[in-house]
Amino acid sequence: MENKPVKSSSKTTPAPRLQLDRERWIEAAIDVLARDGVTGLRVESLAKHCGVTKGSFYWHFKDKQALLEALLDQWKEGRIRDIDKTTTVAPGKERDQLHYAIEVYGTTRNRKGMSIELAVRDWARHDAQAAAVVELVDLYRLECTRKLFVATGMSDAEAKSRSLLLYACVFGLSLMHYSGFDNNLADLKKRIAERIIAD
Amino acid sequence: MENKPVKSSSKTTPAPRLQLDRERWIEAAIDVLARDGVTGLRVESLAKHCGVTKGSFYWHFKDKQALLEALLDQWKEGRIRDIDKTTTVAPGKERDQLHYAIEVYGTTRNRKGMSIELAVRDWARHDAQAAAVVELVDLYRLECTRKLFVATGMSDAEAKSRSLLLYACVFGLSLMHYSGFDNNLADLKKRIAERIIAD
DNA sequence: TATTTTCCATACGCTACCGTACGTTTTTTC
DNA sequence: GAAAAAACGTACGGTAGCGTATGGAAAATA
Repeated sequence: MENKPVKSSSKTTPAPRLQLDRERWIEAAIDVLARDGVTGLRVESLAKHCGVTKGSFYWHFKDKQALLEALLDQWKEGRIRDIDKTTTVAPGKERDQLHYAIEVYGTTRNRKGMSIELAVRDWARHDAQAAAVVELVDLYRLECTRKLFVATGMSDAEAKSRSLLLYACVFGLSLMHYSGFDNNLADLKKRIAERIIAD
Repeated sequence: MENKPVKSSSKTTPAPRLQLDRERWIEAAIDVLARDGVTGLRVESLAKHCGVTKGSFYWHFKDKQALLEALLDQWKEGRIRDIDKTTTVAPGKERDQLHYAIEVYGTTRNRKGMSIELAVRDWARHDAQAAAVVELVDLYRLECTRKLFVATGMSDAEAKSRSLLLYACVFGLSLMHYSGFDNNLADLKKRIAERIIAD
């Protein structure tokens, strides 16, 4: 009831598609999560969004809570993978990678990812399970970035503070409405990134 | 039906207490907002929290939306006053005041204030009115802090970037779960503050 | 003290949402 | 191709929440 084989969507392959459908539910749920937050996640509206009814949902999931847990797990795994990918870098390129880590979150193409991030964090304010996952992801992120800072020749304490500052700034910016503060936001962001990374 | 005189809570003063009760509703609503967010704000549970029933609520407010608007307005006014108080400082003390601005948000005694802040910002992600208020408050904050940085002898562009970095960091930190990252968080925060403020 | 105004309680209709029971269809399996 | 399992649809009971209608208490006013 947990791990079943995945099949391609072809008509000839005979494998069961149970796992696949469960995945689709979770993907759709993440979409809603990004748009409306956890409180906006409703079983029936989600079903309509998938083109089916509740009957389907309650076959794949015990209840709403089960979906939420699957959601958290999916998010956690995705984040860990993404962090690994973002912080694994050839020696000497660490500083560039740190700049990339800042930029990649601010771009509009990652708007959905940031929406999910904020939704999960708001979720974590009222839910212990979500809080635990956020803490795990945060510590992993902080640790990976710390190593990058250390590789650029900083002390451990300084690297830790920079790592924390980096992510605090990234998430904080996504929380603020500052577009009217200056007409050269690019320069502003560039200065901020330099302040966080440079000696 | 909008502005009525306020009375003191004494029993001898004869003035009507209409305005006062509206205030109490809003105060109670802010409590709930801090704890459960906008989506957790329910008319009936709020009434129970006040020791009355819905009947009272719908006498003071047209509907739930009216309360929410009053809430936003109240928050906005309070923030503006607070920002003025925090950023008005004797010449020469600007740098100290900037340090204070960072610290004051991180302390546990201001946990409620930050909870409201985060709740309003999450609210702003789904509501245009809330977003407008957040933008107004953000720009006011950024501008006031910018002046402080300028007073410490920075260029305007640099002051702007520092101002933005400061608040992004403050809000970002409140969004993260980093208490397990280091066993000397005070030193970490001190380094971050220095990085934001010092030359 | 009688009357109006203010303020709150009670009762109701309505909708949205969750979860269950059960029937129906599709797909596997033998 | 018949039986079993998988996947979905439909219908229901139950709760929670919003807003309204209306009556009653409490206070102000006359």
